[in-house]
Amino acid sequence: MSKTYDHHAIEAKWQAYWEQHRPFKASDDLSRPKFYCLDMFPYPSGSGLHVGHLEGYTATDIVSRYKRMRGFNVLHPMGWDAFGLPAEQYAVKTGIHPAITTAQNIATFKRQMKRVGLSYDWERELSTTDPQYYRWTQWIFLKLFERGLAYVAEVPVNWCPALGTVLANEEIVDGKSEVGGFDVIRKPMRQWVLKITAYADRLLEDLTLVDWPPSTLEMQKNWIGRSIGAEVDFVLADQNGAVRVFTTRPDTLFGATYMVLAPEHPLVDVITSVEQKEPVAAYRKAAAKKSDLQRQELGKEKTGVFTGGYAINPVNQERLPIWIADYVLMSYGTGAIMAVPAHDERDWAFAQQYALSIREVISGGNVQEAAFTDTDRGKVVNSSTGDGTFSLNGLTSSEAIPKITDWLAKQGQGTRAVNYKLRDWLFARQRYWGEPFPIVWVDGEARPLPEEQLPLVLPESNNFKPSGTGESPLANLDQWLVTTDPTTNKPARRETNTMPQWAGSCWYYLRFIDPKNATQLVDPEKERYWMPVDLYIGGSEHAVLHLLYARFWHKVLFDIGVVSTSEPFRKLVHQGIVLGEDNQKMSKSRGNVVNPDDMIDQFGADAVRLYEMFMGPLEAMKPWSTRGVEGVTRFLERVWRLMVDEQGRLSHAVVLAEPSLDHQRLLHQTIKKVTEDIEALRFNTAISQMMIFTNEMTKAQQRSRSVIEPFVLLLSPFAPHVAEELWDLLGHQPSVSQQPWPTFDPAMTLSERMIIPVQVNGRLRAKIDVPVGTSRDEIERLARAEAAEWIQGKESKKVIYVEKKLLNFVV
RNA sequence: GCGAGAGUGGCGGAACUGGCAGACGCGCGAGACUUAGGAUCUCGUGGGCAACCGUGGGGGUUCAAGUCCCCCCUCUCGCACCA
Repeated sequence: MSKTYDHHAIEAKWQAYWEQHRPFKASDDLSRPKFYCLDMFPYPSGSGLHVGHLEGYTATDIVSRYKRMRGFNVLHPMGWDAFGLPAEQYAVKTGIHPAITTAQNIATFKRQMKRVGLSYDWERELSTTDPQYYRWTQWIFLKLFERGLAYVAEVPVNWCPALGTVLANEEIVDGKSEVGGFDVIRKPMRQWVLKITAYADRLLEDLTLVDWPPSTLEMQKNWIGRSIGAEVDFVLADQNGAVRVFTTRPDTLFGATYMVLAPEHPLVDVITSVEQKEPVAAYRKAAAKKSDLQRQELGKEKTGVFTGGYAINPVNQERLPIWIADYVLMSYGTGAIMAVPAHDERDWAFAQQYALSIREVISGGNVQEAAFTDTDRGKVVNSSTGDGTFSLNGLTSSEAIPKITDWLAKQGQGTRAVNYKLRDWLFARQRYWGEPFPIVWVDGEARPLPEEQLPLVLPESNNFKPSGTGESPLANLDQWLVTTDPTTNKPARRETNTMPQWAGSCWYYLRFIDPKNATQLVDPEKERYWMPVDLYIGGSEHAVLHLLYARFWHKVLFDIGVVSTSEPFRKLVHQGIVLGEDNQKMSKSRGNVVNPDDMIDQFGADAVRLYEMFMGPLEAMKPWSTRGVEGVTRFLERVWRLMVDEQGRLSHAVVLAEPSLDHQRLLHQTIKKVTEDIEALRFNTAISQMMIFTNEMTKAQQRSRSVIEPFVLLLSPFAPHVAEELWDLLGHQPSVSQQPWPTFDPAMTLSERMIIPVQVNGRLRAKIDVPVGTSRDEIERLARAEAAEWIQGKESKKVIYVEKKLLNFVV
């Protein structure tokens, strides 16, 4: 392919210029309007930047460059989420220290980002592995600990033998580890846990404050999973004690015919009768062996065993048999349910399986054939106490729920209750490559290190294998491990777990604001100025993990006065996945991976940037097309030839003369379209408008500077290198990125003629071309003549004229 | 099963509150300039010979529906015994 411009030379030239002159530095002049434009910082993997990364990064880069030209003080930073499993697993395999591979990978990522011309303020670069950074990660942990939001508990954890670590619920996909896809088993362990459940309500309610994609809001809501109902106590029939259940349907209490405990429920030992001891023990053993995945695979088929015990229904004193079954989960609610087979599908299936009775208490269905769960229709029946003093009969479900809840409370047998699916966040990993906890153990008690001793630096080691006892490799480092408690001087042992990868990414956006502050996490004045993040772009794979954890930490920091906003990210957008040329997900095994370096070598960074944005809507999943990159390359070459002759000099077609009215209009329309489209992140249509402009101007013999020059400014956020070069060739001082953004005159975007489509009965029959001021009557007269063929001889019922849009004869 | 989003030419995709469906790009076709072109420029390009038909399918509202309403189908993502 012949080159009209040498992208290698031009891109290198302007990248060197930016490096030297730093036009993208965010200013600490806090009087100017600000714009904080953030990318999800990457994990610097060994495979380098991906074209999918580049899509999001190019989008934020265009917005950042545009906002700077609009006079905003823009914060557009980049950093590295560099702790994590892959680097450590690689170290276990090769013996190369994760710090070394991480540094190499960061260098590769940074080189690639600079090659793309991304306008980051590199003076604010940070890495989560830097002790000066994780010092503050540890500091936040101490704050969580002080407030009782970080605690140690013996909890059933997700243990992944292959990775040698525990994992958070959020890190498990279909019963396998998200990293590597290994089996995960349940196992009780003493672990650090963060009390994210204390913030469940606020995490849910504050979702109304942010401008996020509906799917992400929905996923967070579902993950938090709030449901409102009641807790009810069922007294044991033949011994002391009670079974407490959680239900969202207290209105169906009279329909309970049996009860179910989770196999792990502590009460099972108490209530199981002598005859049932054996089958119950066998069932519990089998249930314990099943992984979560197996439990899911077994799906709808219900199994369970009768315990031999009974409890009393508080509303009618009936004896209800108590079963155990693994469809009841110890981890939700109270681990026990009242079963109402008539109005719950699971209970109905179980009752069928074991021939338990089914009693209708909401009319409207046929409960012998299927559970009737439609609460909106139907009335409560068969629901009054034996003495007739209390009845729900005739009410709707929504009326019955508060009434029975109040009644139970008065009897001392129940209360209104709220339950969440959200569990506390399992925060420890048995790994080397993570932030050490600022905690020492003295006589079995966890004691925090004083703040002044932070950071607690990760000790050097060349043994990255887990200790084998379930402890992290840090447990092998005696010199580091054995210490004294700085407050009591007693002998102490350091906490050997490290924090999960999410820790560092929970608050990095705050450190970009004040990355070198040695005494504070962030200067409060700067924080008030820059926060919240105005635009945050990254993959949807973080819809619950990172984005929920970060919101949690942010709210804690808000409560202790470190930040001034209750939510960190005002507007969030997910870039879509970029598929391979074959419409399949890119993967090494399919051999359809597109390497950004190759593309830039061949077509240049500007063409790659432009293509990434031209592919389609930012959020959509779409396939790569190298032909498409060629297409935008042709566009850039046309733009170049608009202004530059074959000797590489400013073309004679570029003149000082006044532009034609048509050219002025085209320019103003283009400014309007490009401006509005960038604001709405519709980059694909902005580019298509610039193509229209270029196609038109190519036809012209004379191209006025007053039209060409603003166009170069419009192009500059998208294709910054070519734009700098053209701006220079036009005789201006660099950098084009520091020029004011062109403005448009709305009057100039309107044409002087209009084309009015003429319809007869809604079908297009003709078009008339008239001056803008033409009256309705005149248009109708002309239209009648044009469409005569279709209306003559017919009775005209109505004529509809839409101002400047359309004329329709109804005949 | 539940929830969210989507379905438009050969392909990627345009179409603001209902108002010319298919902008722009790819691909394809024709022509021009050329020793030549897989470079560049110009023109054409939803289907059908036509009347007409066309935005996943079927109904409806309307002068007018890709856009609004009802029913159904397909795809993508998420959740999945959550009481």
